Amino acid sequence: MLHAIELNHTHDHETCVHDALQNAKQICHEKGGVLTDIRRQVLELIWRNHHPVKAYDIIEKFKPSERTQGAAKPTTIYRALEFLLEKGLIHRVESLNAFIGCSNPLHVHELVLLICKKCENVQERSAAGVMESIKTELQQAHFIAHSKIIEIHGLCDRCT
Amino acid sequence: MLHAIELNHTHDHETCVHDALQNAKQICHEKGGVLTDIRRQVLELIWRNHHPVKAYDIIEKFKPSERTQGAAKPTTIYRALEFLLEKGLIHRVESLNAFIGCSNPLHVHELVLLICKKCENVQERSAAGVMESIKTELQQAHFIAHSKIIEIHGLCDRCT
DNA sequence: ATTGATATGTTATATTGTAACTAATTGAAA
DNA sequence: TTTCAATTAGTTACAATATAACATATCAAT
Repeated sequence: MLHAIELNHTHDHETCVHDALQNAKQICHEKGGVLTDIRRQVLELIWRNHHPVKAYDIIEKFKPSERTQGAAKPTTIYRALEFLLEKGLIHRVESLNAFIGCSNPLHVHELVLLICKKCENVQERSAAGVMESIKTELQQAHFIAHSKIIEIHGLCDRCT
Repeated sequence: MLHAIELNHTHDHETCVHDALQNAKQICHEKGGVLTDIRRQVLELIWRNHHPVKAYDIIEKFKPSERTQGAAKPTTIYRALEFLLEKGLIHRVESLNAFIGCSNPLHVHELVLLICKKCENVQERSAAGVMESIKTELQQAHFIAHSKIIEIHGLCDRCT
């Protein structure tokens, strides 16, 4: 199984994918969107592993329907990505121009991304303590935050 | 004075620019680089204000020498940016694909960027408390950090 | 003068992302 | 059940960001 090799057998990734799809369905039901074939396929491609996935990688791997000739167009994929971002089903990794699946989309949360340079896995952490100290810092600066981007590059547990 | 208008008269920006150039000279002297005309001009363009500056804005505004015909090429500017980044004279704003001058290049430091959506000014903060809590979080995760990206988007003191 | 290191020039292209307009689909109101 | 409005998707074109590869120049130390 390719995904298991890529992930170094750290977990049962089928469960991740399954949960991601279940969560997607539930969220679309709750929030009123439609998980179309395109959107589902993009989500599945992102969830192949825990690596950041680039938009143009998705475009290449995307399997067009009978109707659609040839490869997917950028617009198609970016629109699906926009939808998934809005619903909180994926995150954008700003420092890599890439995307990862959200591990806990049912719970709105701020997060810290731990990005391993070696195995490329990205781990999502809530990091309440970090968020609390940022809150304090922002109060000192009299700054009203709308969004927080926290991305740490380095070596993960297994790769050190 | 255009820069004063842009900055809403919050400070004497001439001092910022002057200090930036002085720091650049000192750092090049200490670390062994050369602050060439190109590099100095790119640094000055970035220091026109406290807004993030995009590479292609620099390319457009760059004033070529007599030898060089027409506008600067991307390669020229990206190479200068790379140099300035290496020397710690500028920072890259990952979430904007842009660059800002470093306020304190003489002192190696991790930083939080506060990016105002309204006035576009970017404020750099050392945020020792934040860094400390991130350290704790990373220890818990057994993650070895090589670099930290912390970018907060919102409204600054003056714009709230 | 020659060499080696650094910096720049030049051309071409790769990568990432949007705009603008058209067509299809679908689900609910008339 | 038609038709209307909203949403989704298709299509074309292009804008914006970034790098590769190779040639040339500059300059200080030998």
